[in-house]
Amino acid sequence: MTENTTRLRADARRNREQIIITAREVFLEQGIHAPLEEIARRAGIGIATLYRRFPDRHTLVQQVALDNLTLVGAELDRATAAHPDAWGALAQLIRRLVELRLSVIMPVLLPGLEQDARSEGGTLKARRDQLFKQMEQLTRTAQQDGQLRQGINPIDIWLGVIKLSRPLPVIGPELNELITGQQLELFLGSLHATALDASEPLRRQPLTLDELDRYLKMAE
Amino acid sequence: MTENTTRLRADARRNREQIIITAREVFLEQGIHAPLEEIARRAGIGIATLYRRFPDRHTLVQQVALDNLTLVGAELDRATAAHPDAWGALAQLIRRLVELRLSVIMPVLLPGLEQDARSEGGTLKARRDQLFKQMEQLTRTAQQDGQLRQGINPIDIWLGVIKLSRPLPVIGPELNELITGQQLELFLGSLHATALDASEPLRRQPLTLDELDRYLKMAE
DNA sequence: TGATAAGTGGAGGATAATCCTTCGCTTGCT
DNA sequence: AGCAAGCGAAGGATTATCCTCCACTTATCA
Repeated sequence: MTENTTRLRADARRNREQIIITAREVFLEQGIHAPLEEIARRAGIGIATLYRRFPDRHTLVQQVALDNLTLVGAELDRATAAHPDAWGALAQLIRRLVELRLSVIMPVLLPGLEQDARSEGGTLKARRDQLFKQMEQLTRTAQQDGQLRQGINPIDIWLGVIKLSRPLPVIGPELNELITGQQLELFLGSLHATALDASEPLRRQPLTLDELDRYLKMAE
Repeated sequence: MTENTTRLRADARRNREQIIITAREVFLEQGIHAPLEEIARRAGIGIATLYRRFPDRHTLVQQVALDNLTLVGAELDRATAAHPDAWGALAQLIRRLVELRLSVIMPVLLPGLEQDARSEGGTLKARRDQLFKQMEQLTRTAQQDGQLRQGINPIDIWLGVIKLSRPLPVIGPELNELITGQQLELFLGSLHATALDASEPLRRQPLTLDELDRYLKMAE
């Protein structure tokens, strides 16, 4: 697949990229059975192009998963490079994963993960497990430093990130953005062992009912 | 509607109840556009019965919302009765809401809330607002007691509970149960102002990758 | 710049999901 | 026991989704 990919014409490669990005979003919102036509529409390309690039749903799902693994790996490297302390790295990683909507759900939770879906980096499962090991290292260190709460492991973090990232239906993107930010901070606080700043208020002004209703109205 | 309801034959009333309970679950999982036939099937009744009781989707959604408001209100009363301290009451309430999957999403986030959907307790919106006031009282007191973190209000809690309760697709009920319990504890910890127990480990044994995969296999 | 192969999008038939009604049978209620 | 109320399954109508075909467009490279 890879050698094919590099041989793609420039516009085709752009389209392929856009499909994967959009598919990630849509899969996060609706699950992996979301209509492919919606993905095509939201990606701004024709349905035929999607089918040409990804002959069936399973292929698309797998490619999105591979893409996710790559991106998560890159973010992990970035975070560790930027922060000498494990907790700092972990916190940055979590923030980024939520921010980028890198729904880890695909690679982590994909049924039939054992099936061959290989690219440069090996099978899906092998890469996932490797990523897990890296994160385990990170969490263990953060715990030894007394920064990360005991009893937390990468899976807890992944699943937490998924639930955080997953937008609620009906309420529209703005409100989702807003509450996700708040909940992200709460989540980080709950992971931290020594909850230093828990007694100080959160930065964001709490929503009032009227504001809530305004957002809901917007979303209709 | 109420007087009609009480006149229903006993089996019909049971069915109606069961439809609402099932609809709450399904709406929580899939959103309010979930197929009505699935609700009927999972409730163990015929599709015709559902349509007879609830002529269209909107009616069903509204009735579920009303039912939710009633139950949430009852849980709120129970929690305050059982706990003299506001934080204790709040914590019990949150636990119960998650446990019962009382997706507050319906009454809180329902678009078109202003439309008349009345029952004994008044319009949907009026009852929601009243519930909000009660919870606001509770949160304020808990904050004055130095127990609840500043900057949290009922909406934050409702939305947090919704995200907690909402099951992840694909992964099956057992795993969802498991991680929801863990995340609930984290959430409660993050709400607490003085994070007393944050340095002690969580009770549950963290998942390993192999266990995760076993659960995923089960769910397929 | 122009030839050409690669790529594109939309129309549309096939299939499947969902809606919602009709109707003959069943079951609580008195 | 009788009967009105309730029931569910079948199925026609409608809509959503899948997926292919083909006439048009565009990047690429000489």
